[in-house]
Amino acid sequence: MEKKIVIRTRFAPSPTGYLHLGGARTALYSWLYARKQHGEFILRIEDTDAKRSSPKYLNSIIESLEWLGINWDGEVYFQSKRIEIYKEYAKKLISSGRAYYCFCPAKGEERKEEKELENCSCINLPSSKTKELENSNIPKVIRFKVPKESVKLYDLVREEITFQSDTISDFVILKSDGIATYNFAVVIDDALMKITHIIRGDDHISNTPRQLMLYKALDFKIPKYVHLSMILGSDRKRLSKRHGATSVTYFKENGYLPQALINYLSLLGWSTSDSQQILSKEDLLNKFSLKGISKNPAIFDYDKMLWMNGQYIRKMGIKELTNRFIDYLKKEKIYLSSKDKWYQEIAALHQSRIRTIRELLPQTSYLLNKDIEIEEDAANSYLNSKKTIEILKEVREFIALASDFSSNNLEEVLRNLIAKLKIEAKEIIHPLRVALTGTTASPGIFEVIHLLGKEKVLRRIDKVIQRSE
RNA sequence: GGCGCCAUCGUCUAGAGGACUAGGACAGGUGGUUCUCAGCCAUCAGACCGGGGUUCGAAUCCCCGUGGCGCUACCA
Repeated sequence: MEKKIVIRTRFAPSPTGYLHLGGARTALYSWLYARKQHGEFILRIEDTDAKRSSPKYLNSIIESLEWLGINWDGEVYFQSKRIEIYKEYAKKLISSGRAYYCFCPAKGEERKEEKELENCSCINLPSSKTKELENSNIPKVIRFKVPKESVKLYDLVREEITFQSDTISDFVILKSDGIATYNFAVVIDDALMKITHIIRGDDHISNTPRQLMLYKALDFKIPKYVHLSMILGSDRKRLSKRHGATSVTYFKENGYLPQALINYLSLLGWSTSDSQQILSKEDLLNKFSLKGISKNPAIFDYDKMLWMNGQYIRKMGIKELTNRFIDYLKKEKIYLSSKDKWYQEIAALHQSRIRTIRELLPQTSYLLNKDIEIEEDAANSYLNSKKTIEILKEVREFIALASDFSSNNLEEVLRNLIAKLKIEAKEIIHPLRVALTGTTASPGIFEVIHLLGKEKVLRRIDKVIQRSE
């Protein structure tokens, strides 16, 4: 039987910041591609830049991936633990004549010095001289000798891209501190880890010819490539901090659901042929394919993300919604364990009114807080007339007498009052809403009365009556 | 500057030469449901970057422009 090739993809973040949306999408696509084909997905941390890497970011990236449900196979690889491997391969390239030591000083910040490398003649140093310098204290790097031939990249979504090698100069593969550069380490790792498909951002396209040359020089098998276009902010610039929320952590902490983020991200640069919008993880695993990946950069639309999250909140079980609500109450230190049943009723009543869990807090403050502030405009519109106050006095008495405080019974009681007074329902409902919630928008008034409870309701009505006198 | 990628409604996209009167989703408008708001339902408006080819026929293929983005480090 023919040996089946196992698909292996990887996600290779550098721990120099939180997991951002672009990285999360790259990870997601790689993960989907591997999982769909029962392949393997590997996590590799590219932490060769010790100055910028930090454990704080590493932990946060891992936490974010776990939150999203993107799981990886085997151990987590760290490039910082593999520096000897890179060194070994760099030496190999030296001995095969594909690389050479360079003793030139590092290029300065200034663009002007671009010519510098052309003046570098280290490649022509006689071997005796090289030996001598190698053993001296002069800092040295290893440069790859770029072959004079064009390089073709076959990208699975962009097809063939050709690069002329004369636009590429001999680049550093091993820095003077003995650590491999990105372009070198990535090739060694991907080859050694038998990665079959490299799915990454298209900011790496320009790097790819260098990597391809290294594959060839080291006689490694070239993997398949898929370059994903960038995620941009609303100003069409690459998404970054100044566009606001860009880290997965932000979404996690602000009441978004992982499945909603996954769903939204999946659609940012990929689609099904029928443009299906709501896709569960199972749907994605079934339907994901390279064919649906689009080449143009995509602007992250916070509005649509919010809508998507709302969709998932509405589909959520009430128990789960309540638990998440309670988590926020705990965070705000206003949780009362005796009120779980009440919290559940609140959550149920607001389920269709929120787009993030966090929105529950401001939307239910009139229930959670002892007292309320009445908005001036609302009061002016609904609590100003003498008649209204008289009506509220009647309402107060009816409510005070009510023994059954279910919303159904409250509705019956108040509808009776409305009939008795021969007024329109809204003449009671609107002022009552303002008196009880402080605003003109809330869930159904009878549910509000029920959830508030007799004590708070009477107190708030009394306050409004007093206020008018 | 050089090299590269990309180009359909405001946004995400469907579309792989005739099925396009260019479809869906978000956002927006209007109407309905209703005690308000939200939700839900219905409905409207809204795009093929420009110019040349190729072809009987182009959103789709080719070329040139233009625009956006990326890379051009001893960052990744």
